Order: sequence, then structure tokens, then C-alpha cells
Amino acid sequence: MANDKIKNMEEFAALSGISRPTVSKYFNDPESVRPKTRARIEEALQEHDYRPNMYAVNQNRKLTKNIGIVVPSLVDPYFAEIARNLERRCIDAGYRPTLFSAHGETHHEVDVLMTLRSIKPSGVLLAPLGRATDRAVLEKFCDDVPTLIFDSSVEQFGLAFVGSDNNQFTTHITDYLCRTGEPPCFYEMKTPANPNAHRRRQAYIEAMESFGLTPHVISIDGEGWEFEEISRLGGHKALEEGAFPTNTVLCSNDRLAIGLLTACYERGVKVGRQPDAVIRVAGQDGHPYSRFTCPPLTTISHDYDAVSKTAANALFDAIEGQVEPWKSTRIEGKLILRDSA
Amino acid sequence: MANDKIKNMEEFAALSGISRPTVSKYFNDPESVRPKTRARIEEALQEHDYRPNMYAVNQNRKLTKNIGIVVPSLVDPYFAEIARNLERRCIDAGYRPTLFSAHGETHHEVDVLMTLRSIKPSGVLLAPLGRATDRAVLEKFCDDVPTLIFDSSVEQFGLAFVGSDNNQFTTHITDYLCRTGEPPCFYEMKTPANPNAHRRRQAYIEAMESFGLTPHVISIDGEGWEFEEISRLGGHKALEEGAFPTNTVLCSNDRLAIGLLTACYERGVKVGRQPDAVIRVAGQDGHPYSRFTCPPLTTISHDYDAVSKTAANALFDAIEGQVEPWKSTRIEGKLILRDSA
DNA sequence: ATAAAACTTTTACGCGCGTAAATTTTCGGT
DNA sequence: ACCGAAAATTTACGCGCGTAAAAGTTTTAT
Repeated sequence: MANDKIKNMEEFAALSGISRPTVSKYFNDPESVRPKTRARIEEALQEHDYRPNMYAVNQNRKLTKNIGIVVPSLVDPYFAEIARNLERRCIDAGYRPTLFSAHGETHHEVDVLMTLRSIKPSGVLLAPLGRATDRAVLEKFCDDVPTLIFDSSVEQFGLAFVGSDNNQFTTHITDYLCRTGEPPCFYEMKTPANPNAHRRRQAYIEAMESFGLTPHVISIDGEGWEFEEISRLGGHKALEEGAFPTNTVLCSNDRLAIGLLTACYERGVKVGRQPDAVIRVAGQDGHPYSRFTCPPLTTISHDYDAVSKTAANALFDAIEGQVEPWKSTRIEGKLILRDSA
Repeated sequence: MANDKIKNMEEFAALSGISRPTVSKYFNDPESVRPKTRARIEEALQEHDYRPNMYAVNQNRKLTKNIGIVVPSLVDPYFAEIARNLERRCIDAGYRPTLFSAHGETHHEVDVLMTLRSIKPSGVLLAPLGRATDRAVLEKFCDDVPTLIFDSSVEQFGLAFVGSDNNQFTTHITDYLCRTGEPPCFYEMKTPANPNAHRRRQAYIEAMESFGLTPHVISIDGEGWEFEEISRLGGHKALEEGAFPTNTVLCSNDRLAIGLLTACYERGVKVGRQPDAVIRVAGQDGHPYSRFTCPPLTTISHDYDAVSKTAANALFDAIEGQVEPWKSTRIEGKLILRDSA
């Protein structure tokens, strides 16, 4: 590979012996030029290592190949995992994904949307903050940019919604817990950052009632995204006060469960389904670390692949012109039986 | 705010009653125009909501305001945390950071570097994969783009290196473990993905020898970045074979420790510093989840703030023209005493 | 071989903005 | 009120590429 610095397409076109407009066509779609021409360009490409200037390209294209991926927090392994999954799918589909995190705060989410506008993405995959999302800003954004909402829905904004079926999640695991021991109480944050929390509480209550049982919800104090620590503290308080009416606790999500397990450990409360255990704890999400808690956490897991595949494909379809009415796709979770419940 | 769509700076300049070049100056540096002029522009800005076209701007600027942040894996909470920290600092300093993950693989890291070239960043903060990094590619990249290497150094590439002092980490915690119980053996992966692992093993050996003790290194099998699971399996094997020559295990990093704790739990091996515990386990890194293991993990923590602050500032200085010879800054960690050791 | 179809080349313009040079306006100090 | 300096304006060009139109060339089908 020669080390000559090629500074623009003009020069590269000259070196490859092809006209610049044709080279331009090639970069926009290699299949659009004659095989012989393509071969010559690719040959020159190997020797001279040239890449079109991104900024000049996107200035003139009606549609960039950019896709924005936005999650509430990249520090949360659940979102990190799904973002990774989505990123890969975008790249494989020939797009250029860019990752953004709202860092759990409204104003950051708003900033991200402003930034996104400036890169003129052809589409956006957005997992909203939820309760903390600025509805008006998001709605306006969805009007301007093809946006697919995932993880938690915000009204009927955007192209469509794809997420997990929180009702099924909670109903399913509640059912399991009822069948294998005492019916669970529900452990959650009083003011949850995650909007799915509301759905899950509701689903728990309905499931319990449909089984002819009385639901019990324990709502702990705490603000923000430090779920584990909030739950650890709340767990201590609940255990001390004897706030759990049954020996089975269904947590609104795995991170709360992780914190609760720590609280149990610190108080010497044995968790599990063995005879000598005094409490069963279950989570929801299929958090990457749920396998490594002590005891390993029984949970109901998102189908990460299915969610991200459905979401990504729906966006790609919309970008490529398919117009479909707004719809909501909710994907079932899989129960993961481990030792904690 | 009027809803008229302003399509370029020309129009906006007309509406604000200021000439386009002056408006351009304003956007590049609001302080560079007369206060009265600035006020008029900002007034118009509120009413008409215009933002310069990013692509047109960066096409002509010698130096974009972009900064690339690259980590080996965003799914690893340690890197997610430090990436978050760096991202914030870039934004606060007026830059536009973009996050990239190498997903633990060489070819992805190479791809990221190619992508980075195309966005013409004014600087890059890069945590290399380490052993798996393509040296030649990285070296060439560092020649072309101002790059600051952090977390693990690769020769003397880039502007400088900023990371934790792995020698101090390991020496310090080894010392602590020796003083409070049996001297530790060292638990690591045979072929670690993380290059700091080598330094830490070496530091352990030297520390032990300086204390007049015999070092013992247990190297477990496994490839890739699924440290916890690799460690859990390796831990089972080691415990079964009685491979630990002492009751104290110092893990090369917290993720290995988390897996080992799970293995211990699954075998009913009690971990901790209480009299009835049979093994002590310590980690290294100050992983966000180390607080929530059972028992909570004793570890030596990165000074996340100091590392990211030093790294970011060094890059900013270089971008702003300060030329300094390559240097390596290694920041000490803080021992976090918890129940596991 | 010939005509039609498909592809390239040439030419030319525009995108939205940075930026330099020359000129005019504005401002603070006296 | 006057003058010099600082700032704003006018004018003009260029960045690297997309893209359209017209003309030329190659390929494919008949």
C-alpha cells in the first residue's frame, strides 16, 4: 500500500482511471457500477487507501447512514447489553450507529436529542428514561426523525414500539412462585426511575387477584439510578420491620434483587429454596450478573436477541420506505430457575 | 419560538440583522463578538431556534470539536463507568465526545480506529484491548490523530499514558492480606484478555518475595471476556483439586473474584474474615458491583475520578497546543476493606 | 452485425459554512 | 467633537462531494 496521501475523490478518481462521478456512485453503492469498473476501483482502493470525507458526503446526502442508539444509562449492564446488541445489528446492516446515554437525567436526554438532530440520522433507536422523559421534546423529535422506541413505551410516539411483555414477565414468575411456595410479595421503589415498574406492579396485583390471593406491595424510598444501594438500604429496613408478609419476595427488577440479596446476607438471612432458607427472592430482567449472585438469582429474562432484532428490523424497514401504522410488539421473557427462589 | 424552518446561516443572519460571517464567528466563539452583537444574535436564537449544520461546519474546520472515547468493552461496568466519566468531562470542556467499544475483539478495535479517522476527531481517549491490540495499526493511528492512551499502556504510543498504578495496587493489597492473615496466593487467567494482568502478577510475585514469602500463582483456563463465568468454572476446579495453598486468594481483578465467590457459594465454602470462614477472597479494581457480592468484596479501587480527570486534561492540553514529551502517569488505588478478606 | 439498453464520462452547479482581505462602522478616550 | 482602535460588514473564494443533464462508450439482445 503506497503511502501517498490522497486528499479527495478527484485525486483518487484520477489514480484509478475512473471519473469522479462514477467513483462517487461506487461509494454510495458498489453494486451500481459495472463489475469491471468496480474491480478497477477496488484495486486502486487497496493500493492507495482512500476514504470519502464523511462531512462532505453527509452534507449533500438527503439521508445519512447514521443511526442513533439512545439508552437511559450505559452503566446499567442491562442497557449496555442491549445497546451492544443493537449496535452490532446496525453495523451488519450497513449503518453507522452512534451510542448515547442519557445518564439517567432528563436534561441529558434532551441534550442527546439535540445532538442527534445535528447529525441528521436516518433513524433512531430510543429507550426513553420513562417517567423522567420530557414528553413534549420527545414528541417533537419523533415528528422530525424516524424514531423507534424500545424497552419502555411513551404513549404512541415514534414509528413503533418494541419491548418486553412486562405483563407476561410478572404474571409468569408470580405464577411460578405461587406454585412452588408461598405467594410472593412485590418489592419495588416508591418512585421508580424505570416506567416498566408501574406495569410490573400492576401485573403482579392482577396476577395475584386472578389466583384469588391478596397482593402485597412493599415500596421502598430512594431516588435515582443507584438501584442496588437503594434496595440494600430498603431491604435492611424492611427486614428489620418485618415488612415482608410472606417468605417470598418478587423484586421489580434484578438490580433491586441484587441489593436485597446483599441486605439479606448482611443480616444473616438465608436466601433460597432449600428447607433451611428463610426467604425466597426473585428478580426480573435477566441481568448479566444475576447468574453470579449468592445464591444465583431466579429471574425472568428479556429475550435480548428477539427484542433487539425486532426493534432494529422495524427501524430498517421504516428507513427503507416501508410505511406501517404504529404498533406495539411485546416479547415474552423466559423464566430462569436458579437457587434464590 | 416561531416555527419557521431556517435552513442555513444566511437566513438566520438576515433574521438577526447581523452579517453571516459575524454570526459564524459567534458560533465558533461567542466571546469573540461585541456584547451588543452577541445579545442580538442570542435574542434571535431564542425566537428562531437555529443550529449550524454540523457537516458543513466540520468540513471546513481544520479542527473539529469531536473527541473519540474508545474502551475494550462497554458491557464491562468498569469501562462503562470510566467512559461515562470521560464523556462528561469532554462535554463540560466544550467537546463532542463519541463512545466506541471494541467489543473485546481485535478486528472491532481496528474498525473503530478506521471510523474514528473518518470523523476527524481533534483527539482520542483510548483504552486499548491490550494483548489483542493490533500494534501496527494503533501506532499508525497515533501518528495521525492526537491520542491519549489510558487504562493499559501500549509501549509509548500516543501523547501520553494515564492509568492506575498496578504495582501499587497489588503490592498494597498483598501487604494488607499478609498483615491480616495468611499470605495470599494469586488467582488469574492463564491467557488474560487484560494486559494489566501481567503487571499485577509480577507485582504480586515481587511483593511476596520482598516480604520473604513464597508466591503462588493459580492460573485458570479460559478465553475471552466472560471473566465471571471463566472464574466460576476455574474456581470449582481449583477448590476441588485443593489448588489453593493458602486460605487467602487475591484475584487479578474483581470480575474474577465475583466468579470465584459464586463458585465458593455453590460449594458451600464460607468466605470472609470471620473465624468460621474457611477462605478469604480479595479483588482488584473497585468494580461497581463489588459492594454487592456476598460477602462484599475487599478490593483495591481505581481512583476513577483522578484517572479520568488526568487523562482528559492531558488530552485537552495537547489539543490546545501544549506540546509535552510522552509521559506515563500512574495513579494509586485506595484499599476498600469489606467482609471478604 | 445492428440496434437497444446500460453504463461512463464530461460538464456544471449547489450544499452550508469557514475564512481571508478590504472596507466601513462603531466605540472609547480625550 | 475628533481620532485611532476595535469590531462588523462586504465580497469572494474554497472545501469535498452529491447530483443532474447531455454526450459518449460499452455491453447485451436480436
